[in-house]
Amino acid sequence: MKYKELFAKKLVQACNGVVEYGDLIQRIEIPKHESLGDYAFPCFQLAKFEKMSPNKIAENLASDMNDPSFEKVEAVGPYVNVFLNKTTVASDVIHLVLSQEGKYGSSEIGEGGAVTIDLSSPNIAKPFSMGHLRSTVIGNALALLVEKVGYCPIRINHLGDWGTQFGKLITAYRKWGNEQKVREQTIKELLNLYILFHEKAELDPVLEDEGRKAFKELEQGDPEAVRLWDWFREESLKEFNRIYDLMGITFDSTNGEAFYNDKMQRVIEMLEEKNLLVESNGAMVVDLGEDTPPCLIKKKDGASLYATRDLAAAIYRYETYDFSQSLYVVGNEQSLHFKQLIEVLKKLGFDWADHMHHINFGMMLKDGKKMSTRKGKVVLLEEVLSEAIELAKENIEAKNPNLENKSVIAQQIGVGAVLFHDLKNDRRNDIDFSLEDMLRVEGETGPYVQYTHARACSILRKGNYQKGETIEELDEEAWSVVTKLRHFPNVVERAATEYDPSQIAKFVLELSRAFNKYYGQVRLLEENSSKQARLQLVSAVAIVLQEGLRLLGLHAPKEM
RNA sequence: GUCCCAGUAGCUCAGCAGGAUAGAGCAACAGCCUUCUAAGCUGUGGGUCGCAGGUUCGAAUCCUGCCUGGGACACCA
Repeated sequence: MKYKELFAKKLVQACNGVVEYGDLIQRIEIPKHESLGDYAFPCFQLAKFEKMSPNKIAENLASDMNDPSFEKVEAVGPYVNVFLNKTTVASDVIHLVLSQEGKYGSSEIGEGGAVTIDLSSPNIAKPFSMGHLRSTVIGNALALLVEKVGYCPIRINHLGDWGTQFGKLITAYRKWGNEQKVREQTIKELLNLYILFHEKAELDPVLEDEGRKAFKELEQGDPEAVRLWDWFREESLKEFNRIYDLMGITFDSTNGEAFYNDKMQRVIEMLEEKNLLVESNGAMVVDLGEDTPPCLIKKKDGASLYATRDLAAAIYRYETYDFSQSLYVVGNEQSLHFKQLIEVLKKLGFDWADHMHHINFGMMLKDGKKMSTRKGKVVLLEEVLSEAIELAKENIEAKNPNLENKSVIAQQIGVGAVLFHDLKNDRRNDIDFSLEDMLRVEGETGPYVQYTHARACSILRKGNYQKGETIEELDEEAWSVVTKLRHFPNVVERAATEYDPSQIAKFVLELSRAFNKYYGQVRLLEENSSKQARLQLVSAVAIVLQEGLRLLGLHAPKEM
C-alpha cells in the first residue's frame, strides 16, 4: 500500500519542496487514536525553517492538500492528520488479500539467498527440556519468516552429541549403569546417571578427570566408548522426533557437534598458519585483545572444545550452503561465545563472518532461577505439551462436542497455546516458567487467535461466501480491521529483518481483537446489501490470520 | 571486579529510528448467550514509566551517574 508515500509526496508539494521527501516520510507517524486519522505529520521541525508556529504550518499544509485517496486532511494543533478514503482503501486492501491469499505480505527482499538457522540443538542423552523449546520455536518461526521475505531457510539441528559430558556419562554408565534399565527407559535412566555423576563428583573431584579421560577416548575412536555413544544418540533421537512431530517441525540437517569431529584439525591448521594460536596455561587459545577474553581452542590434554567445533561448523556451513546469513538461535548466556567465534573467524580473514548473527533469547527460569539439568531441575516439554493437549480436549468436549477430528484439533490447539506463549513476547526477555500461563487459552493466547479464525471460517460457511464480488461500501466499524490488514506486509518485513517473531504474534492478536470487536458490533450474516462486502472482509481476515499463525508455526483449524 | 541485558498498572508484558490524553492481557468488580462458536464482547477501578541529573520546543523513549535483579567472564556447552 502506497498511502504513506502518497502523503509524503503531497507534503513535499504543499511545502514547495522546502523539505525533502526522505525527511518527510520518516516523520510521518500513525496516530495513537483512530479518531485522529490514519497518518499524521508533526510540524514542529518545519517551524524552525519557516518563521511560523507549527499550528499555522499545519493549517497551511492541510488546506493545500487533497487527493481522491484522502477522505479528509485536517490540521489538529501542530499536526496534519490524514483520513484515508475508507471505501477505496478497503476495496483495494481486501481485493489484494483475496487475490494473493497466502502470498499476501510476501516479498523478495531475500533474493533467494540461503539462510542457515542453527536451532533447537538439544543435548543427546538428556530429556528435551523447556529450555530447548525456546530455540526450537523461535528458530522455526524465523525460518518461516525469512522464507516469507524471499530467503531460502536451512534448518540445522546442531545436536549436542559431543563433548566432555559424554565422557562423564560413559564414566557414570561404566560405574553404576545397568544395561537392562537403560534399554527400558533410555533417557530417564541416562539422566539419572548424569545427575548421579554430578552428585558424586562434588564429593570426589577425581571423577571429573575420569570423565574427561573417557571423552578423550571417545574422541580418539575407542570402540567401546563409541558403541555406548552411538546407542545413547540413537535412543535420544527417537525421543526427540516424537516431540518434533507433535510440533510439526522438520530439519534440513541434523549434523550435530560430532559431525565436525574430523573437521577441526583443519581449523587448527588454519589458525596455526596465521599464527593466531598461542599457548596459555597449557591450553591453546586465540588472543582477542583487551576487550574480549581469549577464545579457548584446545584443552591441556589436547581435546577439543565447543569453540573449536563451532568454528569448523561455521566454515562448513559457509562452504556447503554459501549462506547470505547464518543465524544461531541460542540463549543469551552464550553471547560471549558467539562474539569470540565471529572475531576469530574475522582474524582468519573470513569476511562472511559479518553475516553471522547470534539470535539470542532469554532464559526459561524456574522460580526466578536458572534450571539445571545437573541437579535434575528440569521441566519436560513433552509433559507440558500433553497437558496442553489434554486441556484442549476437555474444552472441546465442553464447548463443541460434535466437532470432527477432535484429537487432531486438540493437538493443534494445545501445541498452539504452548508455542504462542513462547513467541508473543520479545525473545530477549527471560520467561519464568508457569504451567498455568502456558496452558491459558483466553486473552492474549494462541487459542484466542485460533478461535477467532475458526469463527471467521464459520461465518463464511454459513453465509455461502462467494468470491469475486466488488465492494461498494463497508461498515464504519470495519475500518480498524481493514487498517490492520493493510499493515500486515510491513509487519512481516519488520519481523523478518529484526528477527522478531513476536511482532507477528502481536499483530495476529491485534487483528483478532479488532475482528472480534467488529463481530460483536455488527450482525455479519444479516441479509442486506452489505453482506457480500462483509463476507469478503471476513475472508480476508481468515486468510491473514491463518498466514500469521502459520508464520509462527501454528495451525489454524477451521472449526474448534 | 569487568562486560551485557532488564526495571512501565497487583501480576505478565506492549510502547523505546523523541512528538498529541502512557496501552493490552490476566486478576477484581459490574453487565451481555431464544439470533453468526461466550476459547468471545462491553464497562469500572488501578501508573511518581527504578532514582537523580542532562540534551531538546517536546523524553517511558536519547546521554551520564546511581540503585535493584539476572546473566556472562579458561580448559562445560
